[in-house]
Amino acid sequence: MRQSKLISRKHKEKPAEAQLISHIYLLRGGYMRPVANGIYSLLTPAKRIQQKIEAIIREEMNKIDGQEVQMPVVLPAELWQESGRWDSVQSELLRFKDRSRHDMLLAMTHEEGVVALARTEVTSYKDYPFMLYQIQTKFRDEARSRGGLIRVREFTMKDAYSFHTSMADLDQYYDRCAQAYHKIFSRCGVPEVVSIQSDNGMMGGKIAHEYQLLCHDGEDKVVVCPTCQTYANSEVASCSFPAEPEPLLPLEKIETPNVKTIEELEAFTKLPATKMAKMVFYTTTAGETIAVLVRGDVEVNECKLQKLLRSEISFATDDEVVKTGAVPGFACAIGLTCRVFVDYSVANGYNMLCGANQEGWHMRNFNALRDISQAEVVDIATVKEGDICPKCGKSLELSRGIEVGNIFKLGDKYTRVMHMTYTDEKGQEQTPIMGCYGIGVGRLLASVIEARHDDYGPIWPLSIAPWQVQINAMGLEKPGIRETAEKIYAGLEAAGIETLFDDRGLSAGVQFAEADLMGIPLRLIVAPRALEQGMVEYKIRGTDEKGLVPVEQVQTFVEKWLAEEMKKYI
RNA sequence: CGGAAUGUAGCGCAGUCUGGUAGCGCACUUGUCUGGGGGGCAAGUGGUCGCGGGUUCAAAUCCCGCCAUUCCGACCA
Repeated sequence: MRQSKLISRKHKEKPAEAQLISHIYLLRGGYMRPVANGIYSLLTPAKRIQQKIEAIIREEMNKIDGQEVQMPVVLPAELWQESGRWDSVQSELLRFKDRSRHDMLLAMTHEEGVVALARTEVTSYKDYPFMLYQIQTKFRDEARSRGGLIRVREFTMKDAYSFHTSMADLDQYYDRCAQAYHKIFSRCGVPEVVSIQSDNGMMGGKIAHEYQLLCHDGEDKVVVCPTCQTYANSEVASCSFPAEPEPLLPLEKIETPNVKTIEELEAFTKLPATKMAKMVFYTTTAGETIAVLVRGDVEVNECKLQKLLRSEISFATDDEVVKTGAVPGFACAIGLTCRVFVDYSVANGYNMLCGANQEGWHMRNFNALRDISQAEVVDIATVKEGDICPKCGKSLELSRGIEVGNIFKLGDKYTRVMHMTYTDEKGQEQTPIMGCYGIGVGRLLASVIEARHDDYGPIWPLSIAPWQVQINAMGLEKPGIRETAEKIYAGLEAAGIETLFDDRGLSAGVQFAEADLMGIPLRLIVAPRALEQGMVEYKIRGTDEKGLVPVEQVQTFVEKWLAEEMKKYI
């Protein structure tokens, strides 16, 4: 492609609205243009990258027996009413009516769509297992899109759905898919993407993993164990709370005038927060007030708690707290009329300090399991930096990540309610179980920039670069320059090598700056000084590697270099 | 949905406090000199100042309402 014909305006200055590096370079490099909040048009360079990512995904999905299909973006409400998500998903689902006042939706995911398709196509156990996938536009009316392509409302997604006759078969396929995912990210030039244990949100099912690119500007919090190399989303991460055993001492009231918070208690009693039990009260959407007991230095993980209660929660008001029999500020779990959840951080502790349910008083030597009859011991702690890994006992670290893909074991959540069945060997009707597997294509594209860039622009891995080679000609009107550049360009194009030829005759500075924004791996520079010796200069983007190649050997050099470089991404 | 900020040419911004006929840099067009990291000179093009209403002889500027965008938070397969 000739750059003189490329519609892709470059900008010197950082656009005011962009903060993330990928967002900045995508706009500055003329990869995309904003159309509305969280909605973008992609220009040719980004579209080419996206197509390459899609091709890699397609290959790997096909290798694990995936069958590519295409379902509609617009679905009738009935399908989502069948699954129950028409009501359970809120404003994130964009709904509208067609001309005959029929309720419709823009699909944000396709469990319903694929079950509707598969249940009429597949009725015998002989067809199992199978996997259907598509690469297609999704729309999610996000409350807050941000970060360019990292979090958008309209985006391209690969979504895959597998169907099985047994859990064991799903387990096996799930692992196969996990392997394919690692291959995809590795081939796209981000092998460091890690698989982590995750929350399953509105998807249902039990087991779920996210594929996270760990990076400073990620929006998800990830708990990392550097020792045993395990990762978990902070929404579900656990840690252990070992404590030295102590003889259980009798409860003892102590006077603590006006001492309410953990900090005040630490100052007053000279005890560390790890020896205190903290009570927090929440109210569910059904109006039930519950008490939660965590160690003084631990924060309640509300995500875990909501999952446990199967309800959204909010902090209880003082009135609601009083109704349970507790005294705000001096609450004690003993003798409350509500459910009491005790986190392991407290359950594993000995002789802790807690409230006395009396204004101005606390109690020593509280032992949750001994002292509370209705205690429900659960894991509801938020992991923080330095907490203990439950697997290996070493310190955990906190990191940030971008979720570029995810996989779920859905079980029969959708197949059951949507009455998908097959006939087994014995002629019995059975309900299949499902797995689903997503990759955000645009988000992956942006994530590669987050992981592969320098101060001048993206450094595209050859496997997904918009073009493989860039030709820059210095002083186009100087003797031999245009002819040589044109000849090299024609040769590369004829060999099927994707080449971006800067034929605009601009100054070196402009050409190099814009070439850096395009991030093409191999750059050929045709310039007078080298050409006098019959040489063309080459430069590898993102490295210091450069050198001279005789003009007549350029074609061979490029072909060899590309073949060698491409080995990194197979 | 809460909190904050912003909206003036394709991009980045000044002008608003103190009302008086729209500015700068980049980009773009033409010419010319340059030619290895966003180059110089000269001449140009492009804006109903987010939208609507009000105050005033006069509004980008003051007042009211709306809309949009961004940031922080809530939320999020």
